[in-house]
Amino acid sequence: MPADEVASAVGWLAGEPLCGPLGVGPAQLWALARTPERDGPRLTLRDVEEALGQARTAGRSDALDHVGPLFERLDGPERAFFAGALTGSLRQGSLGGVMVLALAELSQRSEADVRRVVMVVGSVAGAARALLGPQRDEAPEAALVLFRPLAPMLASPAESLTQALARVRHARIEWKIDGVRAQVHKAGARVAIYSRQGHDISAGCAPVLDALATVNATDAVLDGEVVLEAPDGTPRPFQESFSAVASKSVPRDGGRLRIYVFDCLRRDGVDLLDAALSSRLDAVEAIVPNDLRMPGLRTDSPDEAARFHAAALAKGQEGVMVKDLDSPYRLGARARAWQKVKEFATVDLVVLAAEWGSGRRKGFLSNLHLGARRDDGTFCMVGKTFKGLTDELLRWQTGRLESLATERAGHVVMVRPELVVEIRFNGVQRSPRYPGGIALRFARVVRYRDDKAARDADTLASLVASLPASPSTSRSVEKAEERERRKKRQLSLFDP
DNA sequence: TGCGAACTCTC
DNA sequence: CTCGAAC
DNA sequence: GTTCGAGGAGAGTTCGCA
Repeated sequence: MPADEVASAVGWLAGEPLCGPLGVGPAQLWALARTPERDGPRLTLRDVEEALGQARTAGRSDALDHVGPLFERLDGPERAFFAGALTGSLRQGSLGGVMVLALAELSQRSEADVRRVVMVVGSVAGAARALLGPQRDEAPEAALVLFRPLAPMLASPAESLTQALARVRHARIEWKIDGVRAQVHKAGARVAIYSRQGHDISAGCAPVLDALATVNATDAVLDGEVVLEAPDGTPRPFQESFSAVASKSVPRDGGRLRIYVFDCLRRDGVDLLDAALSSRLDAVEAIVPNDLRMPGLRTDSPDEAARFHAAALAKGQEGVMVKDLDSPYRLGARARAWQKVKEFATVDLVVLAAEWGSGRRKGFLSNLHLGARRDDGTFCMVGKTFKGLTDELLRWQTGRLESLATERAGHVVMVRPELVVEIRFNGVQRSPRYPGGIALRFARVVRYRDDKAARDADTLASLVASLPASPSTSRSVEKAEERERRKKRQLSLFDP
């Protein structure tokens, strides 16, 4: 690629196009992909960027006017490629992670250096521009830039607290709150909050912005979690925290939107990305008031950690994080520097239907519709899952479900409700979609229960009972129930 | 004007 | 977000 | 140890259509 098109090319190859989301999604793109091709000069990458740049600024209703003509001039494989990249469904076996390796090779730098550039620039494509573009810098920016969000450090799952502790030398254990990740940038009186994907969510976090005014630093970059709490400090379910942030609404019922800060990436002009967690925590303690800090402790005592864990759960938290006190912020973090320990439960549910898979699961019945038993012997769908299945199990269940098939509608195969499957899940949440009003969160298959019949499956009532006690039903659920009532009234008009 | 589909975002 | 497969 | 691909849940916003 010519140097001035490297960033664009990398964006497309990594499935993160420079234009960002267009407001034109899969439905329209795949429709466009079937329109007749038009003769004419071949499109260059530059033509594509220009058209999509205009689509981006045009707003959602007019975006299609720019994307449509573009697609007319693309041939079949090109259409599939661009539609795939734009919908985030490019399946070519290499995305950002592989691109980092390529950039390291091409720019003759270490992987760690390239990862650092990606992190401070905020995207793989941007890093490609800095490393290989026309104005390439021999010493590309390695320091973070205020009000340009960084890719936040993530955690890997651990099966248990014991396992998590065994994988670090010196541990920091802290609450894992089920809220919205928040990266705070502060310079003087100016404060902004960014989400995990780097979107500015400041507008939805007004009370938090006010609280952050008390952070005692001329400038700072902080990492934390925003959550809606009941007046007594109990965290509200994730749905309500998300709703509060997304709708920019003032919390009702005395609810309080709070931030819990757990890391500091920059303090008073000093970059702390390479510093050990222990000194970053020192920085948090130095500049963040106590009521804005994530509760936690540094300990090498398994007993102390276990007590902290139990207390966190008693407080209604999602679980705990276990972190390596010696680790830097993501850089070279090949080891599991951050681990999450979350609660889960298991139930035995009945397979009501399955969906044909796609991609590497083409030809296999993959996505299971899960039903809980009602007292009257019928089943109520409470979620789907395709997780936890090995290729071998996938083969087995395809054959087994085919033998139970009753009817086929599109890619869904209905089956006689006879097969019982043990499902592990993260929690029960209110659902406006399923008839029972609940849905499982993060469900996955543990194993099939050949020893159980459908009549032995767990009941809807037992799942409903595990919903967190909720004085206030979220607005969306009220709306859904109202919709349901309206539908029933209408049906009764036609079918008295 | 009201509704649902499509899209974007969180976990 | 979660998991298994692949590298 | 890391990345990729398969796909899950809800909620808010925008926009075309009846």
